Amino acid sequence: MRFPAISHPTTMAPSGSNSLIWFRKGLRIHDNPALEYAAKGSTALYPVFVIDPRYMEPDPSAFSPGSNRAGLNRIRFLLESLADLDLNLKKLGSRLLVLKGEPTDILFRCLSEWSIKRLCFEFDTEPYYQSLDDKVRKYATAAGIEIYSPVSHTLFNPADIIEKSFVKLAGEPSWTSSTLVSDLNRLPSVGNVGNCPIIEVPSIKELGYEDTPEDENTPFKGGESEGLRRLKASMENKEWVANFEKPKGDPSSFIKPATTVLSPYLKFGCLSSRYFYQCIQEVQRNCKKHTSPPVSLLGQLLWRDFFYTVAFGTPNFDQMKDNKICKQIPWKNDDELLAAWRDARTGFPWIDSIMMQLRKWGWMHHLARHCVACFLTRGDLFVHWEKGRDVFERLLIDSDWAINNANWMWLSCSSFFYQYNRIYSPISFGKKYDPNGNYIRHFLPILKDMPKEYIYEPWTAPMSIQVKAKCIIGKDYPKPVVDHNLASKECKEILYEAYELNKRLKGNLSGEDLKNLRNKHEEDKRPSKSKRLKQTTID
DNA sequence: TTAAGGTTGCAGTG
DNA sequence: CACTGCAACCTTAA
Repeated sequence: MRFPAISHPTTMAPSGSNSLIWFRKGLRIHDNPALEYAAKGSTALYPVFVIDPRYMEPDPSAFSPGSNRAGLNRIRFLLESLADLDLNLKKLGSRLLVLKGEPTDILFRCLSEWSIKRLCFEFDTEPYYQSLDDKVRKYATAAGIEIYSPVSHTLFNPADIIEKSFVKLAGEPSWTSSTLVSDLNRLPSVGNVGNCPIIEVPSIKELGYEDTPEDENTPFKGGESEGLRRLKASMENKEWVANFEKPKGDPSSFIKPATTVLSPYLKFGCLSSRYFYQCIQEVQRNCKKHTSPPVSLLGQLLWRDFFYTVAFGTPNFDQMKDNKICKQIPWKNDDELLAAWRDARTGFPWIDSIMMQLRKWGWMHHLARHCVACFLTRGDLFVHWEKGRDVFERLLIDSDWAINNANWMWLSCSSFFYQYNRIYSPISFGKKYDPNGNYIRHFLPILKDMPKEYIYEPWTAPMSIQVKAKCIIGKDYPKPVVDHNLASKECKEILYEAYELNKRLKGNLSGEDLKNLRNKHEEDKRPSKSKRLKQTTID
């Protein structure tokens, strides 16, 4: 792997020159080193965001409204974030220049037309940006443009951490509070934009999407202002911040979510993770006792950095094949089961209501995510984690390449976590938090009149009850796609075999090995079937 | 070779 | 709610 050096400016751009800040993530004013450096000593500052059709153009063939890559909720969140960024830039005497098209085409044209001498953009570890930024660096170097690309999305620089291999000993981040204090009172004005086709931040409709009713959209509004407001609100409850313990917290709580819901703001960089870190530290300093990493709130930010670091240092992190840290497991290729899970019709109300919350809100509590991820993969359906990852990546407003892939490997027992016998029950897990099933009633209104005795297992309700609840199982709401006890038992068996083979072959399993493993398991099941046949013959 | 530790299991008990 | 028994994985350190 490569460790692209963070380009520290060696020469100051001559004063009186033009700078361009290219926003991708990092959609904020506060704690934005790229923006601050771009503003320093420039006559004109061009703040640019490029709308890449690949990410933003409507794709009618997708399974949910949105583009090829993103569901409508996340696209809307991004547009809101851009509108807020524009507003905040205007307060500083600047504005956001939005352009549409292939990012490098647009960028190169702007650099040339505006005689840019200094280009600033936040360093990004994702493969997509790694290759994009390579091209940009080459172009800029050839054109004699100074580049400044600081690490500011994460607490630590992933490349540093990998080189020094001291993830656990990372200690305190190297920046101090003073480096974060922004004294941006005013930005250089935007220069002449010439013939470049600048547009305003578009609306959903202007991008070619149908407007959807307010109550079907995510309740979380995008943007730095909203992110900072949310942060402030969370930090006000000092007791709660200090005693935060990740494994605890109620996944069925939706009127007032049991976590901060700052993840989407961190994902787009509307909120600085480093600023968040300092706010938590500040609260803890003033509290007698507090929880500690890995379970504390601070610990959550460290996990985020950990996943960014592993993702950056692991080739093919987003797939099973050729991924050194990923166990090779003969997942099923069953599109029907996948679709049932994706479309919230597994017949398990706890699972389906979580998938409905994903559709409508683009956000669920982390334990709810665990339940549906476990169910799709190692717990029940044995569908490939990459398939579930794709659905999450599309629909989550906080979907983050490194974190999403890491968690899918975690939950499918492919990496990080391996206790495959610990399976979340699609029936009892939710029940212990929400015995009345209020969460299910809200997100699956078809079940709203089902008595609480049956709401987690409606297929067990007597027909008279189903009629009274106006919900016939198999007609109004599906029968369960699998028998959880049987399915989870089979999952455990095949995982046992897969782990054995991974151990024996030291992880070097071929496609053939995986196929054999699948077949072997099918054969193992067959004797019991023939036994059953024999028994019936004897009978 | 063994022991301990691991952010988030379940079912049963008091 | 806190505890236990259950079954039992991997990784790391000794």
